Amino acid sequence: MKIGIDAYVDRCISINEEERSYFHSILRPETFSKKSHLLQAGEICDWEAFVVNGCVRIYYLDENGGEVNLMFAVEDWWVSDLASKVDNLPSELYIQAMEDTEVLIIKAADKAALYHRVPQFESLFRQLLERALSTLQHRFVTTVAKPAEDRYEEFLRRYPEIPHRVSQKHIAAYLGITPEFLSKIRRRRVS
Amino acid sequence: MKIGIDAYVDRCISINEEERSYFHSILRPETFSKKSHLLQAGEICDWEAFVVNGCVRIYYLDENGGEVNLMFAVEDWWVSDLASKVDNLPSELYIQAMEDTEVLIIKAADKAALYHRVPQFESLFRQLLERALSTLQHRFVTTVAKPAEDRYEEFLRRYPEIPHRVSQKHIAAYLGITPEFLSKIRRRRVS
DNA sequence: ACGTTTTCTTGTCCTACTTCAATGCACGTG
DNA sequence: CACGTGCATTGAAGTAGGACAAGAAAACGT
Repeated sequence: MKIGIDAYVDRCISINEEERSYFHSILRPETFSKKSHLLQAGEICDWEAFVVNGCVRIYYLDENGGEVNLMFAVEDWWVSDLASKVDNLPSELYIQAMEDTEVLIIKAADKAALYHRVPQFESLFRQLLERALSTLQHRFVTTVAKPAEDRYEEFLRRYPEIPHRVSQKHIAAYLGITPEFLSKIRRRRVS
Repeated sequence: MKIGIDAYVDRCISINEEERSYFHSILRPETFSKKSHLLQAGEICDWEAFVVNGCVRIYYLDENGGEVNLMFAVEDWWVSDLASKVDNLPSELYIQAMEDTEVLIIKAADKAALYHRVPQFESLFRQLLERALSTLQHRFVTTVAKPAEDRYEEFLRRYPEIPHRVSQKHIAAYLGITPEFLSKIRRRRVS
């Protein structure tokens, strides 16, 4: 069941079979049932996970206890709480499976060893981070500058599969608006 | 004039003198006078710059031509347009000096060579990116979920020096509000 | 197949923020 | 020194989006 992640790796770097099998040896397959949490606020996140199949979301609670979705991750995406992982601090985020989900977990300690033994992975994760940062930058820019309706349009364009898999309530929490208002936007769109 | 960047490097990785002097050899010092641009939308960004002294901002224009400030960078910060650099696409961003500013530029091609010759730098930039991503994630979270007044408070707490160096108009454009509304927030705060 | 719970929709009212003036203020440049 | 030009402040009126409430429609467990 490692086809997805191998293709992912090969897209970024080239490694030989021994390096690949070492890489496989540190991956820990785990499954999470729908609604269970990979991470809860307060825990320290010492891993990253690659989604093999299923769908998860990263969210946090605002001061009124409302959930705000930072991102969804489906097949071939990585999830983690970097803020917690980088500084070894208790997380403020929750990571939750929205469907029954299989992931491959890499523990921070194993990853350090991986960097040492197969330095190309340092490059892979640097590339990954560059992309993630530029994506988030773009999202930030549009979120600050554009109205909710435009953000919804862009979300549909960029992630056309997601709306089939997650409820509107969660999409609203991703766009930073209320479910009610999303409903009103949707009505305007069709008419 | 490389004290700042050397201290920065030593905080993240350890290199010998030969490696350091190779690193120095690819740094290109440049100065930009106030209001001049390091990058304009439409250009492809093939570099990263380390601010030695001065202050720059990264901004872009929204659909109405209004400027939105993505970030300010003062001494010891890096600036670039990753979205353009990673994918070799024309930039949508502007990078402008807000004071007379000295920077050290690393060209993408030189950086690739640097990664090859001194692999520790791959680690340095990975760490840099992890921090940048977790900072932006936090900023995103607060921007979406919190009202402008809270964001202004947090901005003051996090970057107490910046308000002395940039105008309120630019801080408003950073917070994603109009200068008028920032002025009203400030009035409320003192009273 | 049932009631229970969650999700979606709709309407009304309310707040945060904008837009568009008008004004006073601090400049830098002739 | 005077004069423009950009910046901060204030106010009045407008808009995007929120909070609350209530009903309809799905989804879900048993």
